[in-house]
Amino acid sequence: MSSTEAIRVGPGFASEFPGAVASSAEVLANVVRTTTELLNEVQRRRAAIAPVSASAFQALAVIEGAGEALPSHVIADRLLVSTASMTSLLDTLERRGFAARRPHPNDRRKILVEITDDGRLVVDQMLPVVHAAATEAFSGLTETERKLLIDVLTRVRGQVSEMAASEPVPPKPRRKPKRA
Amino acid sequence: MSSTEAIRVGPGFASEFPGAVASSAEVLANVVRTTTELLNEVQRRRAAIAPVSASAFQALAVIEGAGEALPSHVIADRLLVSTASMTSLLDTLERRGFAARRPHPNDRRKILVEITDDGRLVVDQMLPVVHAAATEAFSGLTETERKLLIDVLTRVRGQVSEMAASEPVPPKPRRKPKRA
DNA sequence: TATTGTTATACTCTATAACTATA
DNA sequence: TATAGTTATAGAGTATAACAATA
Repeated sequence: MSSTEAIRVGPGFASEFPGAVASSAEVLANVVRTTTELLNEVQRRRAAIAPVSASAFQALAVIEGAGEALPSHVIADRLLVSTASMTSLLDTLERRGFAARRPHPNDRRKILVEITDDGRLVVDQMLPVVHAAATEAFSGLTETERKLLIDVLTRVRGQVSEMAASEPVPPKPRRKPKRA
Repeated sequence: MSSTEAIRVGPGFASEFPGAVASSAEVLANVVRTTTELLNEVQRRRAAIAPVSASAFQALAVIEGAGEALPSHVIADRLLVSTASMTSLLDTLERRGFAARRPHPNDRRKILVEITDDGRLVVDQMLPVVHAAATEAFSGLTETERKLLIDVLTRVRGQVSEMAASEPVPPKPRRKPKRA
């Protein structure tokens, strides 16, 4: 049973890491921890329905949500994985009978990935579970807080996007404190 | 280049998933996406220093942060992994020379995992990078917003903790819409 | 009996590099 | 030349079950 108090940095943080912002370090730690625990719980509930991995479910949800067969690289883009990883993931989905490849009618380099009836069944059973888990997880927030949270996260995502596009500035080195 | 607009659910959500809250589904999607992109960027920066996996770094940071050698299961608890996975992770860390096992002086069932000088060097180099990334990622928020975000995340974590402790309520089934 | 850690086993995810086919 | 996908290769992470040693 992990405690549900906020994760905090120690009092020496500011002098130990010059230039770093303590509350930002704390936000990082807390957002990662919260997301991890949330995903673990969602995965636990999905697993009760069928043994499908998170990535496999995500891929199925993308295809089903699109309402049409999609080229492999489109799914790879949405899942943030390489095309080679996507090939492997599609192999798994096909072996399990949840998706199928078929040739693209116009462009012979491409394939189209379609979801099967079995795959659709999995998505139909799992989506309500996922949405119910989300509803329960965020039921302690007001509608206003949820809207605000989405807005804040989106701003952060824009900033991260810029960071990914540029070389990072070398941070100031750690100043190690004395230790018992 | 993924867009940095907020992830939204479609207009038919409410009727398609009775009982589910749209903004909660949106928070889930956005928090997972933001965290994933953030972790990818942090990992990219860490990888520029040394080829250490996220889990390996986390384990090293836990030991270093404790300021003393720790039993294996304590580290496993903090990383939310099984003890068997921890054994595997420790094998990797030991092989790379970043950590070492030694017998517990009082309890012969236990081992103590200590960080080596090389491991300490890795942590000392990576922590400033991680904190700098966090500082940059959340620089678009005010200090008040960061405090608020930590508070909100902590409340969510408490709720998730309760969810993990009880059997989930079966959600209402999906009501599939017509599709073109 | 309960706790700690390891072994055995197996599977998934992921990436990079090299390659083929097609546009 | 650029794009789409596969193959080959490799490594990491993770879990469950069975087990040994110790408390």
